[in-house]
Amino acid sequence: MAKDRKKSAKKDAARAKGPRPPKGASATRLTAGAADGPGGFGAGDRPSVVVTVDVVLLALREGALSVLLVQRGREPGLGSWALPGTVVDGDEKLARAAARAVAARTGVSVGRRHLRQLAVFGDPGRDPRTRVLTVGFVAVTDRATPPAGGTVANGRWWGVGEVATKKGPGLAFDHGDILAAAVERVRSDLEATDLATGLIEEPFTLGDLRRAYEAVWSTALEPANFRRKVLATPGFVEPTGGRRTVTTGRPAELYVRGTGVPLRPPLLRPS
Amino acid sequence: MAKDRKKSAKKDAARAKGPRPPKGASATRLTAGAADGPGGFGAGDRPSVVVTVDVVLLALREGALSVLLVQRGREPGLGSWALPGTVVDGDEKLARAAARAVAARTGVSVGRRHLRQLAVFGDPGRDPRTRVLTVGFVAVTDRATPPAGGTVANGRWWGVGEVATKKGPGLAFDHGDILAAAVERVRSDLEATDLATGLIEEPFTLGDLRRAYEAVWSTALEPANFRRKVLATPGFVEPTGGRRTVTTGRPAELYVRGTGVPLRPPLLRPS
DNA sequence: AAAATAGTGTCTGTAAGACATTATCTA
DNA sequence: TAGATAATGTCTTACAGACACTATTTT
Repeated sequence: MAKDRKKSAKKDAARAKGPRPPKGASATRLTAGAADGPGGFGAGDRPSVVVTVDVVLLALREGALSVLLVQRGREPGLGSWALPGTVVDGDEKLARAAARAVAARTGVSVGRRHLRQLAVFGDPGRDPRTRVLTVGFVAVTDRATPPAGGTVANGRWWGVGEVATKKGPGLAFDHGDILAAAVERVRSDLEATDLATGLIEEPFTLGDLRRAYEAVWSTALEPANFRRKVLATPGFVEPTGGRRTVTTGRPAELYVRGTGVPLRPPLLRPS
Repeated sequence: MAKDRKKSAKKDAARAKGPRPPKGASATRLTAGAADGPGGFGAGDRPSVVVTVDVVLLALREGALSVLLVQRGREPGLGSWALPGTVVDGDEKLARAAARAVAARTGVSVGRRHLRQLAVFGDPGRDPRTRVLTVGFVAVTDRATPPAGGTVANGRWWGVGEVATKKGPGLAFDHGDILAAAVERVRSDLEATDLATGLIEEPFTLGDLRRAYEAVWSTALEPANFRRKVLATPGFVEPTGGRRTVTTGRPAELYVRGTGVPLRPPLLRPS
């Protein structure tokens, strides 16, 4: 009987997408009855907030987990580095704004597949006139374009490990918090999802996939056990039949991404 | 050699907390240089957004996972039900607004311990003048006040399974989405954290704790194996030495919440 | 005593850690 | 050939599922 609950809840969730009254009205009403202060917000008197998105775009560059940062072109803080972001248009979905912010910097279209909302950042009181909230997103790509270590528009890739060092960029605002949250989220998602396949180009070898895990988790994994686990999970990767020789050694079998599955049981990082 | 990588990455993520310039300036600058449309937002011309919080407060009522809803007192939608929520004050932290919204309805102060940010909900285009975004929170409490099935101010508890049925309330706006996300989040958190202890009153028996898991997951668990797992996780629960007899049967040992730990390895729900 | 609930012990299966062995390439 | 990397096999350990059995209460 408890089983039924889920379904009905789901159904309900699926619902309520159609035409519905403006959201503002909801908030108004909910607020109105209680000790929340003056109820509702009229056309002139409502608290106004600016919403931005900031994207942590992660990729592997020469085996190191790296993040795309853009350099600021104006005062204050000219020359310091920040996450690519943008103000959300009034009629724009958050995820679309995030994709737009990345595309403007990289030309890379970050598919829906690996663009995930992280959290809202930004407590109040910075700007006296207007509050600014940022919705953090995290995305992974298999292409750190341009490949080398180069520049994209006014952006470039930084090793996640470099960012905090003295020679590193020194992030603006609370972007260090957002980056830290993104890295932890990706570390965690690698345990339970096939997210790692989004970090490497197809076709890939199991060694490539293992090195992606090792780069994100900063741990060495046992190749034999890793292989066993990956191949025992249907839908994780699919063999192409091809092989690849890099420099020396036995040629490795090639794989492409599978249909995408939760890893059950999860592939836990070593303790 | 993969070992070496880890150290630098770890160090990095922890940093970047120091004093920082206002957030608003960040968004301005990031937008300015790129093809994001008109750069920056001036005092008069910025896109204005209203931000609300909506809280999914969950508790166990007679063994069933339940959610606190409030009835709307005004048109449009008078008489329909919604999550408790409020407009975020201009100088207020999001979590504080969430706690305030709950307190206004229940008198219960939801501690920081189990109040978690879920996600941002609300795509654009409802209100032609102003966009409204809602930050969803989820919280658990060990007290479904008032206990019976009763009313709190203009709110009451509903079984999560009731909400979607014909006899249920029919949720306003996209609150069904938020509720579904909250339930899934709690289900998942039960696997990896001690969140379930927040759903039951202290002191509790291992049977109480197990029934909390069973209610949230809608599954029966093997009492013996559950006990073994819980007691094998240091910091999950602490014995009081006391015992409790309910009706019949051997008196059960009593426990209180431990110091709070991640469950490693996780306590996975049955497949 | 019977019924009910709590707690213990133990067998089994699954899967991960460790590591030896074999396979196949380049220099 | 040596050296390097990939792939396979196997032993062991950790832990969860299943379930029998014991313990302690109320009726």
